[in-house]
Amino acid sequence: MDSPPLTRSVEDYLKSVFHLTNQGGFATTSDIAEMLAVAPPSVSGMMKRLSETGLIEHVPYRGVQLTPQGRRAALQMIRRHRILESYLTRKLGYDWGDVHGEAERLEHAVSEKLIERMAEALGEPRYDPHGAPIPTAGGEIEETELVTLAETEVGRAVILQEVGDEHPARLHYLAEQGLVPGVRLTITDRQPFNGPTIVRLMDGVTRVVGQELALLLFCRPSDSDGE
Amino acid sequence: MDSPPLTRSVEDYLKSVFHLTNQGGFATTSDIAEMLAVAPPSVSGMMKRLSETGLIEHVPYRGVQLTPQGRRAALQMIRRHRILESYLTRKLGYDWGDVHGEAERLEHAVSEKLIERMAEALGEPRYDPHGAPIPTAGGEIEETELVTLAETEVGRAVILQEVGDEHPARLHYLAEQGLVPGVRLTITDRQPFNGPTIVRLMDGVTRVVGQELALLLFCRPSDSDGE
DNA sequence: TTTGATAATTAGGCTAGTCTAATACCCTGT
DNA sequence: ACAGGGTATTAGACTAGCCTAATTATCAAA
Repeated sequence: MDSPPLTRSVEDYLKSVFHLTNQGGFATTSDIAEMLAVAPPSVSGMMKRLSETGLIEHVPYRGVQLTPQGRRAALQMIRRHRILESYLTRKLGYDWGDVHGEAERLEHAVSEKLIERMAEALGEPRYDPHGAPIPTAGGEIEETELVTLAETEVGRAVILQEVGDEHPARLHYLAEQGLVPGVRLTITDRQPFNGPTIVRLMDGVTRVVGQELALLLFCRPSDSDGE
Repeated sequence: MDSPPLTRSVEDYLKSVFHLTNQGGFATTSDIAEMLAVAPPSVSGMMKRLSETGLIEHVPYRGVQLTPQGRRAALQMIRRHRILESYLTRKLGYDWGDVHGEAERLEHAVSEKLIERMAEALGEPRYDPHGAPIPTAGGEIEETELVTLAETEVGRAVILQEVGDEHPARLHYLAEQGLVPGVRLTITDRQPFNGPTIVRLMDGVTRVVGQELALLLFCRPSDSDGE
């Protein structure tokens, strides 16, 4: 009844499938391959093994989805990752741009116990430093409809909820610009042809955000209700 | 000039060789095999690879020793391990019996940066929770002549410096008995035929310590000079 | 000095995970 | 209805690490 522990690779594959199927649908072989920086045949092989162990559902030539068991394992990994990121930033002085890589390695090595100790030390955080929701120990994750800054119409007021990126340099830049989770913005303008979005922060400062970055800034409407 | 990163296995082998050669001499194949819970041929194979990469010196049918490079790598792992153990006990409420296993997994996943952050948060500790010296970031380790409680002659006063064990149950028991690093003891008696050593703690309490445990308690003389 | 016990090594095989090259499948556009 | 292009899978090979069984080396004792 109790399964063998998952390998690092398997844990990574499950996480990828989770992220790729989060909006519904199937994860394709090539998307997984790209996300894990691995050749497509490696993915085919792994998908075969994972479906044999009941972690994913594989429809050949179509793609894969997580089984409930696979989803549980994936959410556990995501919880680990996000708790680690939170702990590193809040307790060990890490910059939010540097935590991803560290958490990526640690998530495969930490025990459940350690994660829960860290979560407790942080007061059971609900969001990681990038604003992403942290699954509960029981495997529940908050699902919110968010819209990227690039899609938000001019004139709207929004709260920046989550930054969907993990590259140190971009994150560092965004922090310099004050574009961190929790800030309130008003979209004052947008240039045509996929041009930049111009926003005003609460302190009156104006920022020009190019499309590449605007697509990473997930927002929710701020109908003048606080956080 | 810069070598490929070491694998988990390699890191473990190097640590074993370090511990087995610490008192001088060679580490034998079967000792390494036993320490790592692996079959002797696996060790032979690994020793071959490690001597090709210059981490150990292998004298066939004699044993192995670390090269300076191998020693550096081993000490780095030991620093990681002991900083982790210290951090877990002091910052996350771990019992000193439970830290070994956790550190054993984490030491292969942490970055240098994280270790130094933890060390800093702890105030650059010099000893881990079991009293073992922590190598410096530069690769220096304190070497002290210690004597086990089982060898200490009756009548002597000693300070318990280091507990050379990593089994949760034994460590838990020792803590209950007040036999933790730093306590001062007087050896009041010893039963013959490898019998127990009887000690008196500073608070007047008497403890009877069987030989198996007494061999794990490393002491230094306490000639009435405090720590 | 030979022998026999013990320890080390070599031989050969297994799994997980990766790769490249070759093949099979699916779907869209004509 | 089917031909191509693109994606997925299979075939086959490689590495790190591990194993067991067979062989070889060492050393101490007769």
